[in-house]
Amino acid sequence: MSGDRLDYYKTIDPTKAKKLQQELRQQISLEPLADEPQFVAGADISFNQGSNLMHAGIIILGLPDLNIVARSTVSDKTSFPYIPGLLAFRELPILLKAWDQLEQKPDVLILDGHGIAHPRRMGIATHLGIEIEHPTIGCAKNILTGSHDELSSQKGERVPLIDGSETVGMALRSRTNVNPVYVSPGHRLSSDDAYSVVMKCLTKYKLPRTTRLAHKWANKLRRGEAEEGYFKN
DNA sequence: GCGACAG
DNA sequence: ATCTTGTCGC
Repeated sequence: MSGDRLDYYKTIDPTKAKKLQQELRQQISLEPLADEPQFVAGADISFNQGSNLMHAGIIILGLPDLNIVARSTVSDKTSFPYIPGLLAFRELPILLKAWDQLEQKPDVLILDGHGIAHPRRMGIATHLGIEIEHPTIGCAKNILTGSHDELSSQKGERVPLIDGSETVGMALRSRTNVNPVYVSPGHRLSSDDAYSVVMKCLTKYKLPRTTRLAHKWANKLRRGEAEEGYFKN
């Protein structure tokens, strides 16, 4: 990612942002994964309310053991406000910094937010996937757009998330008797790939281990309990 | 016009 | 997203 590209994100406004989403959506690929993923990563952001100082964490885990392989943490200011549908413009710059810092890239990256389950099919997972040209998955705790039928309460159950006439993802019961998470392909993988990869990252909690660990380190950084940088295990 | 609305 | 203690239920 060039510095010019990052500068562009810092000067863009909501109107231009939506136009860019309409342009970039032409590049979305939902082709199935070619190989079985060996390394999965999770990314998350943490910040204090009212502050524009963001803290990002990306954690790479090995499959199928989910052991920690590496970690990247970065703190930086954001210049874009939180606007539903335009989350990527607020968090992409810092996530790109954290991504570039990784010495080895994972096969798939899971984001806290949506993939194509977005009004213009350009959620943060899809947008980031296109920027880094890597497979990504959106795993959100709440719906942005679309609806779905009732879902069985057992872990592993799923129902399509429908927006208009399109299936944009799924509601997934990631843990028995707990509200579902919303999974959608971001880029360079299919909806079934997204399901299988997220399932592999589930342990005893609602959120995948990737997201949980990324959240943990982003928070440690925010509280000054962790150092910024790249760490290999 | 009204309500909904990832993090 | 973040601020926070106890408490109900599988």
